[in-house]
Amino acid sequence: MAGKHSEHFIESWGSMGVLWGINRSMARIHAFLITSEEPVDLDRITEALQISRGNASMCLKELRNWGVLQRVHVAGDRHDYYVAEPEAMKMLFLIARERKRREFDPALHSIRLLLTEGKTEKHEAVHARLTDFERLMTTIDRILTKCLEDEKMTKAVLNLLKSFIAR
Amino acid sequence: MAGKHSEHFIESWGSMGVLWGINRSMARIHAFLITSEEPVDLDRITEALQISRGNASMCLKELRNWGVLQRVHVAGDRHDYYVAEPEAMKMLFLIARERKRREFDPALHSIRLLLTEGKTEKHEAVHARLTDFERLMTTIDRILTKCLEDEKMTKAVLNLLKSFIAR
DNA sequence: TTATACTTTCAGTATGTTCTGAAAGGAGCG
DNA sequence: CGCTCCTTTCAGAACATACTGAAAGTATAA
Repeated sequence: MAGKHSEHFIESWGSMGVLWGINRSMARIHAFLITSEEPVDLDRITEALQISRGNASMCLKELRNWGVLQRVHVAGDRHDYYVAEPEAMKMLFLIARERKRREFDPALHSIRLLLTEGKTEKHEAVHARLTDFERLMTTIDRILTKCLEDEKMTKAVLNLLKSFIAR
Repeated sequence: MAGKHSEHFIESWGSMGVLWGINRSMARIHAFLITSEEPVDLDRITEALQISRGNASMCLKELRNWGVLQRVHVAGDRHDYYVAEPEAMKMLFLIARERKRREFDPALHSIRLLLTEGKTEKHEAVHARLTDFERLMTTIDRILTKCLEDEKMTKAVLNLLKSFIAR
């Protein structure tokens, strides 16, 4: 079993996962891997977190989809092993990019769809408002796309903003 | 009933709401108000969206908590009326600030808690990783806090980033 | 090819969230 | 004060999501 204080982190990180749009088990597994010194396998995860093997399997798959952990193979060993992305910067970069993909992009798409399809039905003021909204979201989209182009660019942007807020 | 194409927007905005951590009805009400020319009352919302009065009431309360809509009083009329924040910039600013409060801040808090309480239990490499993570999140927190200080600052940052990505 | 070891899928169950509509609460009018 | 109108609260129902553990699938070793 993980140390007592890691346990607290795992549980609270787990509770927070639902705020971030992932389920509790996924977040707990993620926290467990963040606080593990070495790669862990499925058995270890089910033992430590007291969840079923099926649940662990589905969650690991989804976390890999998010890109925040990797599967590692050990020669001569049939178990799959998992490690969390070790670099803090890389991890947040991956999370940010995935969240943009899942949350921001669909919202922008929806606005655009409305503006191209439904334009004849709208009161002028409403149409203007949606147009403003679309323009602003397009600007933000371009900024985010550039910022999240790669990790190097993300670092550059953080440095720029650090300088900016220090003045 | 809202126009056919507004209906589509309302429904798809509603579906997306769950990606953003709000429930479908809240998102549908929000979309309905965004696409309404004038303030609407509870009856109008329940009619247009075919939801119960209780549901509408709870959702409106929560949307006001988010700050994306206001209650308006009309003299001589007992109904409460609701309007969405009309300015696109203001709306996104309010959403961003609230999401930071609900999602980012608790995550940072949890990391800090772990680092102050549990430090004796950790393998050095894990401790270093969590420290890096905390530092990076603190940097981002400072940037976000400044960026979201007020709408004027948010605009300034967007302009800065626009210039930055154009080069 | 078969057996074994490991992971993934699946159907059913458990849990959590959302919604309903009746009841309660609050405010204004007469 | 009582009535009416409007909103909010509440307990229960409906719905959606998460999880279980057996079954199925996959890969490796013999």
